[in-house]
Amino acid sequence: MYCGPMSQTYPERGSLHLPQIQKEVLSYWEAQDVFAKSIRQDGPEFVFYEGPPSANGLPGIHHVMARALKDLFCRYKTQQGFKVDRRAGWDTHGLPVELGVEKELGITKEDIGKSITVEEYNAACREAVMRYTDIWNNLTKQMGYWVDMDQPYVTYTSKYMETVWWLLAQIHQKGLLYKGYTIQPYSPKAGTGLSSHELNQPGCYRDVMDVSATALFAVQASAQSEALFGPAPVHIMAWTTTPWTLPSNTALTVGPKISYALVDTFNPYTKEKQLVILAEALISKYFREEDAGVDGPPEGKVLPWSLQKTFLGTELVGLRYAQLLPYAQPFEHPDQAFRVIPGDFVTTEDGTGIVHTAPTFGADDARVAAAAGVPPLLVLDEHGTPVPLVDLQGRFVSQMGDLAGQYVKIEYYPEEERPELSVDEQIGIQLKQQGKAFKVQKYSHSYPHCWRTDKPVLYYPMDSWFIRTTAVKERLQALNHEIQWKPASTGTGRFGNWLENLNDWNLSRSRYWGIPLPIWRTEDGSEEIIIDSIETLKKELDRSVADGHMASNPLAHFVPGDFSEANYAQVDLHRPHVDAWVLSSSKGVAMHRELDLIDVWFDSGAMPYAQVHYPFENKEAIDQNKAFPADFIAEGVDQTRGWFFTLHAIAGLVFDNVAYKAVISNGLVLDKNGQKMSKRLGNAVDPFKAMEEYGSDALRWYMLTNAQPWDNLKFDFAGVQEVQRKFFGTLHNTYGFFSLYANVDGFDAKEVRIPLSERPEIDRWILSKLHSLIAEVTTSLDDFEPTRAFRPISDFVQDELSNWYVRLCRRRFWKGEMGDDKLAAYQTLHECLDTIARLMAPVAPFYAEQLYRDLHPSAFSVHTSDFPTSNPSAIDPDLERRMALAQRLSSLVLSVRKKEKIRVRQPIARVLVPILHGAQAEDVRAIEGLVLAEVNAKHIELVDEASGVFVKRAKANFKSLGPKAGPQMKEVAAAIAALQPEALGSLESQGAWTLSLASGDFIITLEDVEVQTDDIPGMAVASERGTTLAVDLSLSPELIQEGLAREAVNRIQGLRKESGLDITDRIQLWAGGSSEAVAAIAAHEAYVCSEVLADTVNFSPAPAGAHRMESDLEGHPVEFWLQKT
RNA sequence: AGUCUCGUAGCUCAGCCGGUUAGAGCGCUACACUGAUAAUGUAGAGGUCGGCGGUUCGAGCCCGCCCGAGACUACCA
Repeated sequence: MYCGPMSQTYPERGSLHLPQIQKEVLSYWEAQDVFAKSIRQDGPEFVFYEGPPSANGLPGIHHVMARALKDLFCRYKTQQGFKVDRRAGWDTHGLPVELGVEKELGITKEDIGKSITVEEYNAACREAVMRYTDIWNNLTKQMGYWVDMDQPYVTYTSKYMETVWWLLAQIHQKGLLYKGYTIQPYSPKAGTGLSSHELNQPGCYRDVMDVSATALFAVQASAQSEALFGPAPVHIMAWTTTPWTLPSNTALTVGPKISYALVDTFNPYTKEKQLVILAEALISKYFREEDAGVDGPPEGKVLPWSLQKTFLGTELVGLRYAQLLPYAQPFEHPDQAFRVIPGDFVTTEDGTGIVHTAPTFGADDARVAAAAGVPPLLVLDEHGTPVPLVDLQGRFVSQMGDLAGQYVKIEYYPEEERPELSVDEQIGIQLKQQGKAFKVQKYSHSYPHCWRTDKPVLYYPMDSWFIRTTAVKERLQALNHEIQWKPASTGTGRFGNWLENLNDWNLSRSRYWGIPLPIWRTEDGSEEIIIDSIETLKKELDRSVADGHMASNPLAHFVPGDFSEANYAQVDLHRPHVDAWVLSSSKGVAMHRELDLIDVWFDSGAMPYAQVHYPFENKEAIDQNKAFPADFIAEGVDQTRGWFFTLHAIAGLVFDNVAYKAVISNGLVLDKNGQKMSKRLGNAVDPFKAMEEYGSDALRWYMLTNAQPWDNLKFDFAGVQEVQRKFFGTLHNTYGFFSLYANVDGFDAKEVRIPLSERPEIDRWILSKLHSLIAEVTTSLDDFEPTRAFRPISDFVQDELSNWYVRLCRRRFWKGEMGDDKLAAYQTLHECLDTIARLMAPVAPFYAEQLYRDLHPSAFSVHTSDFPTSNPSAIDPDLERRMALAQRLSSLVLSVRKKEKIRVRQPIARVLVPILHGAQAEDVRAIEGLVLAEVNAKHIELVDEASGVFVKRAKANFKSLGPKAGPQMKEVAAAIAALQPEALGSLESQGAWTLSLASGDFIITLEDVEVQTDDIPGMAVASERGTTLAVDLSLSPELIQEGLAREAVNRIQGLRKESGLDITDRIQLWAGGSSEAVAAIAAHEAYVCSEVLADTVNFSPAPAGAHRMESDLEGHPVEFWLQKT
């Protein structure tokens, strides 16, 4: 090669290989510790939280996308001068970890405490959970995600857990922590609750035949009932597929917007006259059309009925009714029971549109009843503890009279003990006999079964600890309005609705591997204590030892106030240790820990505080808002009710603040066909292979620019390839072009800059575009719109910089000696490339690094450089408009050439451009030179209307006319299109014109029309969007000769290249051949010589050994020889 | 079932506050260019903007219903 590395100020890189660049940059970063040095220690804080992934699963391609998104904003803010600390974290607790361990060890939950101790089990979990950390760390590194992996927060550490306890204690102090019950799927035979995960296993839902009953609830007379129905007794119809829950009924739920009917009919069993209420839409399910209005008593199948009146659900709310099966009364607020209440879940799909509500055995029931203040049917057992009417074995309790002791589901009996009638059937009979049933029949429906016992599941109230989030619902909603959501719809929609329908947060999990609830209670529940720190726990244990409940203090060695890792490492707050620690009440009574664990979502929501061990350490980080709230977070949209919520809830509950000011919820990564990726389908993309093959830069760029991050991404390697080839390839070529000539000319980027005003139009144009681009990128990023920010960069590089600026300026770089024009070209191109490197660095950190350091041989890193700022004075909209015109005109001329088959090397005499107004003439004049060079023409001729070569035509401007014309629009548009030249001229000179329309006169102004030209007769014409031009096709002999000379240059350049000459080598040149060819070359000898770096053209025999080429110029044979001088 | 997102050319996506004839890239076809060259240019084919209805002088965009894909939540008398 012509240049040794010594003379390469700007390294020449050859062909693009992104994975290789990645490797080199990674080792540079590592050697120079670039990440650590990139943190702007003195800058203002930009707070970012890393959502903790669970390290017991393998990373997928979607993690690359999510992390690229997070990395982008962290790097962007860093370049803008902010101090962006980002700390990795690991979510280490939870069911997936437990299930993984159980699968591995081949055990089930039942084995815990039997074949394996809790201690061994938890030890296995602790080990399993960090298994893949190396792979995760590797992914993080390879993809260029900058996050501190050396000091990650880990949720199972004692410090982390201590903060979680502290937070919970704060919530307790505010009176927002309570023990209650929740309705959960429960298997009486297995004696355990079932998670929704277990219930969703295949085969759990089965079609079964059950007794269904439509019961009649007698409305109690009141002012409301009299006003609605009059004095006669009325019954409300409600349907159930679980009659055994009817004794536990405490409410009837109606849909507020549903229309209900009062129907006059008879009881089908007792044949007595009866007024009943049910949803109007469901009348046909109970009554036949032909029976409507029939007189007299029911006979056979005929059940006479008539619709009396209809009501909205809301009108019925508040009605009271007599308890249907009065075995027992709620022990609490019985006066509030047996009312009609509203519920959003009520439908008219089946039943009666009125839902029998038993809060002890239905989740919806419990929710609406609690909201309406209706008590559940709980009775006190012999210990005075409130219990439902069914015990944990699935049997009715003693208060249930004739039904006491019976299993509520016949399946729970051993085969041989099965009674003749199920409880459901007995209740059905009883209702019929007492006239309290309208219909009792078998009904087939889908019902969940326990996967272990095969028996039906009961929905049963289970003890749980709750956070009373409903108490702060309004505040959480108000705080939510302060958060910038991307997309906004997730904040108002999914998240907003979630807050709107907020339930209390059920914290309890009956598991082993997690943070234990720090709640100790006396057996009777009369006293309880929440532990808020290890120090407190140690003190309480001391008291307990003193009171004789503990032999010794297990935390004896713990030193309060010593925050060393060693001190904390000796403490394990997990089960089973804490379970064995007994505390002492104020009266000296033993207190045991509540056995449940804390929902792991609380762990992750506690992360802002727990990662800094607040408030025990780093108190100022939170209190002085240095590390709280976050300026920005981002995770998958599936975290809306997960991490996004728990962060929000804890921040709201404990700190009355938002946890994050802006949040992006990104969508899923699907395969190229839009299918979810899964190992089973084999369509999952291996992120490591993808990075190795295409490079992380291309991958990241593709994933963030192909679709908005909150839309699902259909991942296709073809797209990654395209990004690599089109964007990175073009950019790389552009740099390659720059470095090639900059090295030849010894361009020094540090030379005094040529003032913008002294640079040629095209330089000012590309810089104007560049600064417009910076403004656009910055605005979009500040609005958390990454796709809008980065697509324009790619467009700029490909369309403006490479395909227009460099193409038109090529000659400036390789022609002649260094002078102001050449220097201006280098400075302009250098500024563009440098700016692009810094703009793209957040998304493509590797390539940007190489490009930046290639452009600035002594620079440390693009990631310690400043993000470009737009200089408004460099932006010239007029110039941009003019250049757009130049591009359009060039494209039109090329299109004519194409159509007329005139090659570009053949010069043409003139191009005619119609001018419609003065400003247009100036525009064309300003860009004339560029267009002429680009399309190889001699003159641009501006022609106006007076020349008579074209005719103006007007077209309606709908946008300005629409509001004025309204219904007349069509008529006005037609009239404008029909305007004669004189009328148009008058409009242009006077600024207004009156149209005489059938519907009356209508005055239009200049801005109401767009003026265009019709085709120009007798010329080769092209037009695009209002711009029209004509090309003079006549070719003079001179032009033809010049065309041949250009062909000759082309051939000689080819011969130079073929002969292996360097672009700067000067040559001796010989030519011969047909007379036409020789004449053309001779006529343009100076031109030819300057183009091919020769001194003269010799039309004599060439010496032996010269490089030779035989060719033809437009059919004229020709021969060339050349030799390096 | 509810909530949210998405549906525009064969594929991936733009499309502003509603404004005339809906755009780009990829792919395909043809031609050109050839000292940025595994690039580039020009042209062509390719669209009932998921469907139906409505509002409007005018709807890809606004409203209603429906269909399809996906996510989350809930599991229901």
